[in-house]
This record gives sequence, C-alpha cells and structure tokens, in this order.
Amino acid sequence: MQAMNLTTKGKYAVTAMLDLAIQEKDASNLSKISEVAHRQSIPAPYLEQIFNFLRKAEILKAERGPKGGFKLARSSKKIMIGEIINAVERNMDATQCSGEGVCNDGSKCIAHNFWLEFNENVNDFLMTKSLDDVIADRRGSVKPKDELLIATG
Amino acid sequence: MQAMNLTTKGKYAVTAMLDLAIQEKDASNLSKISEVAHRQSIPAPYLEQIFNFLRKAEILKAERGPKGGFKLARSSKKIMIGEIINAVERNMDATQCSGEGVCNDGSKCIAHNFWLEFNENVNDFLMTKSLDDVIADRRGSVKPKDELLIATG
DNA sequence: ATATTCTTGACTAATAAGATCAGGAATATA
DNA sequence: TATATTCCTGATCTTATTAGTCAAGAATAT
Repeated sequence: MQAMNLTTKGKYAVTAMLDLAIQEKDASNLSKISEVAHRQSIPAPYLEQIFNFLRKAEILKAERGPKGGFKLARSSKKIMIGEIINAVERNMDATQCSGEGVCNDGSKCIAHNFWLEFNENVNDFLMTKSLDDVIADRRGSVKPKDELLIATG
Repeated sequence: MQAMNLTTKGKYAVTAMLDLAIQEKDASNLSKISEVAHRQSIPAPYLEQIFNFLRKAEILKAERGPKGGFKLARSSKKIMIGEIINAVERNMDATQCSGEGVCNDGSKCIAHNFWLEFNENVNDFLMTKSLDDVIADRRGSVKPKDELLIATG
C-alpha cells in the first residue's frame, strides 16, 4: 500500500511556481534558481532538483548560460496546482484501489469506493485551481505590505 | 514544514472500524483484535497499536479478559472517517500555515490561503462521511458475493 | 576564452512508516 | 485461587522516504 503524500517538496514546488507566476508580468522574464530560492527561502540545490521535475513535466521552461533562467511554460491561468504536485510528489493517489480494483487479495477492500471518492474530491480541487486563481485569491485578502514583501524578498 | 499524511496506518484504521461497524449489528458484540486482523488482513500486533489510538480518541471501547474485545464507542452513524484518520495519523493538516499564520519568517507564505482552503476542503469531506455512510454506499454498489466475503473473512 | 546558468546523477543524513515483541494488568471461569 | 485469555504499554527494530548536498558536465552570452 502507498500513501497520499503532500510534503515539503510539493509545497516548495507550488511556492516556487507562484513566485514565477508573479514575476511573469513582463513576458520572457527569466528567473534564476538562486533568485527564486532566495525570495522564497528554499534551499537552492533542492530547488534545482525540483525545477528539473517541473521542466520534465513541461510546466517550466529553462534557458542555460548567462542571462539564462526559468519561466512558466504556459500562462499561469493554464497551470493547475495539481499538475505541479503530481510532477514532484511520488504518489498523489490516495488509494491503490484505483488501478486494477484489486486491493484486497483479488477482491475490493471494504473501503474501496470511499477512497475512490475521496481521491476524486482531492483531484477535483487541485486540478481546477490554477496558479492565477491562487494569486487572485491572495490579492483579495492580503494587505499591500505583504505583497511588497513577496515581490522584493 | 510538515506533510498531510494518509498512510497505511490510517487506511488500516478505517478498514478496521468499518469491519467493526459491520459486526455491530447485534449490540454488545465484541470483536477481538485477532479476529478483525484476520478478517481484514492486517498484522495483528500493528492493529493492536492502532486500536489503542482509537480507544484513546474515544471512538472505540475495549473490555479485557476472556470474552473481551472491542466495539465502537458510539453508533456508526456518529463516527466520522476524519475522526478515525486524525486519531492515528501524525498530521492531517496539509499546512502549518493554519496555526499562528506565521509560515514564512513571520509573514504569511505566498500559498497561505490556498493551503488553508485545501485543508478545509479535505476536512469537509472527511468529517461529513460517517462509517455508516461508507457502508451504505458500498451496499449500493457491491454484489452479494463480495458482501459475503467481507462478512466471513 | 570565460563566466554563468542549467543538467544530471550520485550521495548522505534525518525522519517516519511499518511493523514486532515482551511483559504487565484486568477479568471470566473452573 | 489458579489459569487462560484478552487488552495495555512501551521499547525496539528495519526499511523506505524525505530533505538536502555536492561535483562534474553541457550550453550559451559576452
């Protein structure tokens, strides 16, 4: 059996992507790993690892060399939080029931349908929230001073 | 930072509680750990540990000695899946934002409101589903043969 | 050429998950 | 009262995963 996991890695990933989305304003604005890491208090070598997953998942684009860096692969309106988490977490599936329906010696476990339903609920939530949605929600409820803090570090 | 965890332990707990709820039909029907463990393919000494958490959370009652065993502390209609998971999992809170609102060096992290909302969504789901609800859902969709399997082992 | 930035993959340390086990406490019953 | 049975408690063990580091390589702007 496995676990539905939501760990520091996934949270770092979401935070870093939100950071990029905020920088995104003028298009083709590349952020360096070191910049994002510093702004969001994430260990840079760890973030390096995380960004690689996100690039492979095609939600981040990279350019090498001086003036290089990262940016979102598409609009922040079209990147869902669930995609980000899926890209870096081992297993976002709350149940192993889902796959073949064989979770208890060849038959369905008692809780089978329940875990399926739970999983669906979580996925619905995460897959319908975009980076842009999260930023918009934030703007509605955070005072300007905090906004500034985030923009400047 | 910590993780929202849903692990084997939590799943064992839910499964075992569902098992007890099914046995519950004639009140004062005690099930031994060894029986539940066998019926649900859960390692008995591990289940012992899990049942202790559930007893301390007051959703399970125990009686010692021969003829002893466990039963639900209240009706299966009044025991929510979320309670069970909370009783055995280290941390069912998806974010450490929730507590003091200090999750990023004294200020709120970018994702603060998002994690709060996510957490609320998950809790809503888990805290409004009772053992009885899950069993009822199951009855609606499982063929008799499977029902028999669960009842007898 | 060189400095800069991403790229890759191996590596380490700490923590948590998933159990197991031994001995003690309560209790029904012979 | 003795005994078997069942829960109760806490320590311990193993393995997997998480969190994080590091070093060497590949691309590219200047």
